[in-house]
Amino acid sequence: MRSGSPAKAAHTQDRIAELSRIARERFGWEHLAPEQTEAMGALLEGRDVLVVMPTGSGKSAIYQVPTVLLGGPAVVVSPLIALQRDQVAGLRESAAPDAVAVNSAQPDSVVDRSWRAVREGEAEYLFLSPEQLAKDTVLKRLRALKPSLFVVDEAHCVSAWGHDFRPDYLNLGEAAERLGRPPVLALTATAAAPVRTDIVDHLRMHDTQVVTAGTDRPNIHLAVHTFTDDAAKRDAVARWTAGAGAPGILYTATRKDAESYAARLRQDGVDAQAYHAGLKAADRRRIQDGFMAGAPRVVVATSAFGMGIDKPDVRFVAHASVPESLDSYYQEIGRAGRDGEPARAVLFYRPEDLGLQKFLTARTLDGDGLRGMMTTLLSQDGALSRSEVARHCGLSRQKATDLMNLLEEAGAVTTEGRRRAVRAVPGHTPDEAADGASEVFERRRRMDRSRIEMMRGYAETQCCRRAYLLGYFGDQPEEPCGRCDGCERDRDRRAGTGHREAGTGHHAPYEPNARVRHAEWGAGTVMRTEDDRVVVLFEEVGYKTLSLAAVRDHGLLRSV
DNA sequence: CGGAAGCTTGCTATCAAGCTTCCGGTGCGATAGT
Repeated sequence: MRSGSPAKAAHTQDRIAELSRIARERFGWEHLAPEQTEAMGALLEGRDVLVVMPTGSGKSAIYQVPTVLLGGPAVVVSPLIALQRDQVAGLRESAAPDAVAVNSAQPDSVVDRSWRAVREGEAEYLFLSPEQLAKDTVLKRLRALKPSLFVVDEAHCVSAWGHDFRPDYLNLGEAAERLGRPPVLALTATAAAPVRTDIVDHLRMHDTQVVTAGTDRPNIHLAVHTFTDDAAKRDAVARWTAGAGAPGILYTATRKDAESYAARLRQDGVDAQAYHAGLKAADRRRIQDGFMAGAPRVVVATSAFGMGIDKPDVRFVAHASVPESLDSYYQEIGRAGRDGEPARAVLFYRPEDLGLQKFLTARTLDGDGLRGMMTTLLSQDGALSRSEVARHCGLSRQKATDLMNLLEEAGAVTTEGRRRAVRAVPGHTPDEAADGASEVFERRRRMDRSRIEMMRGYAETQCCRRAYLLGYFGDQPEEPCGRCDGCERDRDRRAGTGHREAGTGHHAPYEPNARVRHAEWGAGTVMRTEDDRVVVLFEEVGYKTLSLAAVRDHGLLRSV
């Protein structure tokens, strides 16, 4: 906690005591963890807070309790309507203040009632999607409510989805400013360094207090099974899953694979169901609820499955194919073993499978669209709202938002100023603006590519997998974990030869977090070192793995 | 990027090899049609 005057410290102590009382009386929580009170205290002081804590460790409490003290509703951005529904239901069951959600799945009458409930103080939590916060009418109504907190739940979505799939995620910072700029709280279970930077930048957070609890989930055993032949891998996946202790989740890269594995498992007598975004909403709901209740025992799913799943006794999370990043991988395996009992995370790896992820993350850039939008903006006297820009350019709102975000990041358009409307920054021609935006785009693409390479690195490392994973998220364990196939292999090897230490990745001369500079790739931060290589996160080109011999022989890295 | 499906070619009787084409993930909200 930030140091302050003695009077202020005493005041803060009083408020924390009050928070504990509210947590107990209104929510039924006997104890608050130090991380929770630290984050709550910072919010009460009016600071912005980024919380990175595992699911199930009480992240929601961090906004729910202070809201009672602050005397204004909390605006909570939540990515899925289904999740909003669960969150609202959870609060309604408790003695805590009520919650409502505003989204397109509800009839107008229900939406009207929700707004009224918040206005009249009957509800203190208002759940919304980022798309709702892109609407002028919604922002005006929110501003009138004088919200006391702006909360972004599952904040890694800003980084994971904002850059293409759901571009409104990148404009939440602007939205917070337009509704009066209360303290901003970002919550997520996992966020590597570039993801944290993305969150802080795009939510326009200032002087941010970062609160983290340990990233490690020590009860999850980590292993990778490597294959060269696709048929052999499929066979192994099916047999392993059938033999693993359910309940569990098997992740696949495609809908078709989800269906075919589920069919095969059922044939083998496993109570398995496929889950992906191609199913009807009612079926998805039924399978998810069923899994929570105990049947099906195994869900075979694409990445569509899992957000908001807080089932304590998931015994395994297997991946039939690599996901596109360790960020996704850790998010997904984090659904195992929430009860603290032993659980397993197994990746069935075939290098060729990385190709699909390269395709899925490879987006294309619409240069003509960028130039056209810039031309339109330059021809305007005043500023336009985002929806006006879309209309003037004849583009869908999503497409227009995507292009605007690129131009904004390139510095060619701005939404600063009192009205926070979109205007071109003088001195940029359409061609220059498009070039700048495509540079932003290329940097993004390099980062995505390098993330896939880190996924490869995890799958192919000979060292402690947990050390690799935690290093990626900025934690530096001192010892090999002893609960992964890397450590087990190492133990066997030592038993055989009587020597050789397992590497956690601590070797001079490059310590984790050291700042370095590369002649071509620019400034970066050392993420980890192995026996013969070093992984550096470069600001411009993303993650790179360098051979220590080459670094030494050619002086590739300069310490800064 | 890589796999599957579907086509053509080549050579000559039943199909193998080679080529082209297509496909692949995540959700919101607004809209059109029963």
